[in-house]
Amino acid sequence: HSVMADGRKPFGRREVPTLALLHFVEKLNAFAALTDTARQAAVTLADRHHRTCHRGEDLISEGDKPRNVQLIIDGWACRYKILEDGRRQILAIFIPGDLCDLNVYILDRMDHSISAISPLTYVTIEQQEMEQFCDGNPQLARALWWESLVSASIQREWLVNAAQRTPMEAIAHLVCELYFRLRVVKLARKGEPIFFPLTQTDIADTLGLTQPHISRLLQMLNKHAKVAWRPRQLIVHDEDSLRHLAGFNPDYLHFRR
Amino acid sequence: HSVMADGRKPFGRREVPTLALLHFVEKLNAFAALTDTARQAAVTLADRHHRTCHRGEDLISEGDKPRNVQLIIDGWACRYKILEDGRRQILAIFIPGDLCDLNVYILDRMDHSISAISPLTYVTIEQQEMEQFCDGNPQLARALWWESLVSASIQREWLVNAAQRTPMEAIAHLVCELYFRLRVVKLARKGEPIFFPLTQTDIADTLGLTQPHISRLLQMLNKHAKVAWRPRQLIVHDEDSLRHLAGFNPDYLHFRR
DNA sequence: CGGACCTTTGAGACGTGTCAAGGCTGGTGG
DNA sequence: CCACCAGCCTTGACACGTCTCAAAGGTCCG
Repeated sequence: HSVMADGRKPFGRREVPTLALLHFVEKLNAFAALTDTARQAAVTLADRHHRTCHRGEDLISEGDKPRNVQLIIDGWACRYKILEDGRRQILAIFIPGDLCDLNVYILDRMDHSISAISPLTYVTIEQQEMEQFCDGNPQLARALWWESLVSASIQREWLVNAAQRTPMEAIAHLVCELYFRLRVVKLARKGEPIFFPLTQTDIADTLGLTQPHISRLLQMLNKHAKVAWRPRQLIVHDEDSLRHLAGFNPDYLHFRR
Repeated sequence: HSVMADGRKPFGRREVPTLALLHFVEKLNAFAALTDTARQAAVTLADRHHRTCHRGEDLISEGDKPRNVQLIIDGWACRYKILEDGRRQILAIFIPGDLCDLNVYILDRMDHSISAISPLTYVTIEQQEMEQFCDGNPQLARALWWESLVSASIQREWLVNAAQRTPMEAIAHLVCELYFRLRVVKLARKGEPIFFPLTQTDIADTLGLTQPHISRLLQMLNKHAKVAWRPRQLIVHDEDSLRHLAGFNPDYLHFRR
């Protein structure tokens, strides 16, 4: 609960949001104003036993049989894949309020893993329960659909990042996206420091670059767009020039307001 | 109807598959054996007015309001995005039997376009009708879910291609994947030429490389894995060494048999 | 206080992009 | 039926950005 001088909170001791502030509800609400029953259903979905894990721990591993869906309550996680020779690709980044894989249980085996990027709190929702909620709440079901379509859109944008954008554009775009998504769930405010647990190696494995190069890019990003980076913290001082550098257009995130 | 000496068929004159051979049904069947009612429903979905278009024409453009889903009957199409300065990224390739965007109509606007890579035949299914079919056929609904989860998995694999694999591995992997998918819908057989309408520029825009480099890579691919390429046609003579070059593992395609 | 993990910095190699010219091929129109 | 043209592919030379490898410094946690 205490906050350190630099605005960070000590590791592993950040409090879990109360139900009233659930990031999940904030996020679905950004798609369409939820009715009271839908909101209540969303709250109930998240109101269950909290699990926790440390940075680097897998929530699910490649080859596992997927039985349920994870909802991130607090902290960051990622979806990733490892090639035979050890190369790692980060396929998605999850922040509080994000849902991992609506409906994966249709598949036989996971083709990738999900692990914690920071100390993490999450809940697990079983297939059956998920289906009951959707059947009983068409509006919630639609909101969950929307969330999964947005994830797919982000996935596509990441391909554009890796394949078309210059490294400088790509890193700026990634920061823009995360900053935007954090704002939606009220975890970032203009000009203030944000909790940003990606290491340079994580960013490298996200964009397909090398860690030393990320180090140099972050220095340039600071010079050209006043992005102050240090381990676990980031401040965006000049959002306009950052967006300009990235060629960022938030339409692909499909937020209506 | 005629077939040219090299195994290709003349452009724009390839016959449309009869219902009995529907690639769409073949594909869903590869997930789980469909019951007769589910199979009949799938056939009915595809049995409607055939639309056609030429290479380069858009079926849907970025910014359009998505109202319906497209099912590819014959020919290839792609999903793509264009950046402000003209760079193009191909985000997905559709072959016969593929469905574009189950449930997109939840979103307000398309964030990308879909266009034909070759002369194309497709059908359009409206939201309402799609929902009716799913409500009435849980097994079909589940199969469509599976298809959309597989598309998402392919999307992730393409990020690995662009970000982690060497250009040689990436192009080999792309060929492996398309060859595999074509086999599922019975459009390719071992050692025989396949219809392959991607130009070198298309491949470049898929993998994030340049067209001259694709030219050189295809020559190396021919040398190392006996992949015979020429415009609109490709023959895989040595699938094993191709897979080896690519580090290809088909698990991510989630075919059960 | 010690150690693991993360970041910074440097020098050199190499792969891929860029630019450009020329050749081929299939489809179109005369 | 032939000629032409647009689109597509091949090839070459050169530049440059990013990777590789490596060593050292910093910081947080136990």
